[in-house]
Amino acid sequence: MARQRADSRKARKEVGDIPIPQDIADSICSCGGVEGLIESLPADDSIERMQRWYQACADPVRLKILSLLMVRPLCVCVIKAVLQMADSKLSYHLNILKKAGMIEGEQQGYYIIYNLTDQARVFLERERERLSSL
Amino acid sequence: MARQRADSRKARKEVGDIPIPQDIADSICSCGGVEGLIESLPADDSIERMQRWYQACADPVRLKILSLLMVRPLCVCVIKAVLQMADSKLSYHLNILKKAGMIEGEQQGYYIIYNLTDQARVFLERERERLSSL
DNA sequence: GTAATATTTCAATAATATTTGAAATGTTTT
DNA sequence: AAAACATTTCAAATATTATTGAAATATTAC
Repeated sequence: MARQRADSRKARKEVGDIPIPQDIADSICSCGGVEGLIESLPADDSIERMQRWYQACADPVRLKILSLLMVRPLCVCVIKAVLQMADSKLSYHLNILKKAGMIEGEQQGYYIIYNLTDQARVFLERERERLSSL
Repeated sequence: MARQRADSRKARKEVGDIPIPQDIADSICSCGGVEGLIESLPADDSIERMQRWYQACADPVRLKILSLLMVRPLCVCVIKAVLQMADSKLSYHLNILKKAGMIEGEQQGYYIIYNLTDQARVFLERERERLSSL
């Protein structure tokens, strides 16, 4: 059986190469075929950053923290009083949001006041808008 | 030591109630205090939907699938050829995106052609715009 | 109907993420 | 410097999610 995809542009190793039917190959011709699609993928570091960002949003506790910080900057003790959870648990989630670049904490006397980063605020405002228009 | 938060508005059970310092209580007075913040939280079902949505985005394989479908609708076999992975793995991830409401599949002859939902397309276009302006 | 193709489902395993409670850190007050 | 308070870190236990390969389903071609 003949290979279905054109090998014209550059040599690729055949091992692990997954063949696709001719009619399907034709249909994706205008976007550069499989090769073109591969090239259109975001770079790995970009994918990683997106993954960390969305992962940070993918938890009820963290969504609630973000929602609270949309109202105003808050110290850990208030977030804890609102969400009613153990210190260490809250701290764990704050740290994930911090690592994702969504929040920053500033020590003020006894307390650490957390606030959204500019990036996160933009994102959350856009999302609020988008979700309200569904 | 006296309780720090006003109990004026409604009776709440004291058990599990986390006290906050007076100065902090004062500082969040303008947003309704702890009670006000609790009321400002999104409803549970809303939180759940958001969680499922962002969770769907929080994986490299799925981000790549979404990126590919931004180019054009594609059948499973092309996605497989681009991402070079086992059928069952790909199917697993497609299913998660489908459950989150981000993609839909339509059987066409042999193939199932997957496409982004309108919601997902709006989201991804906005995100692309936002991320490019960083 | 049988064979061929495309995709999904299933069950077991592996990998990650979350929760928990105790101990540690860092700040302020005395 | 000791006590009090706010928050974080750590290690163990639990829960969730992802991967794998085999078997099942569904569609089309013969």
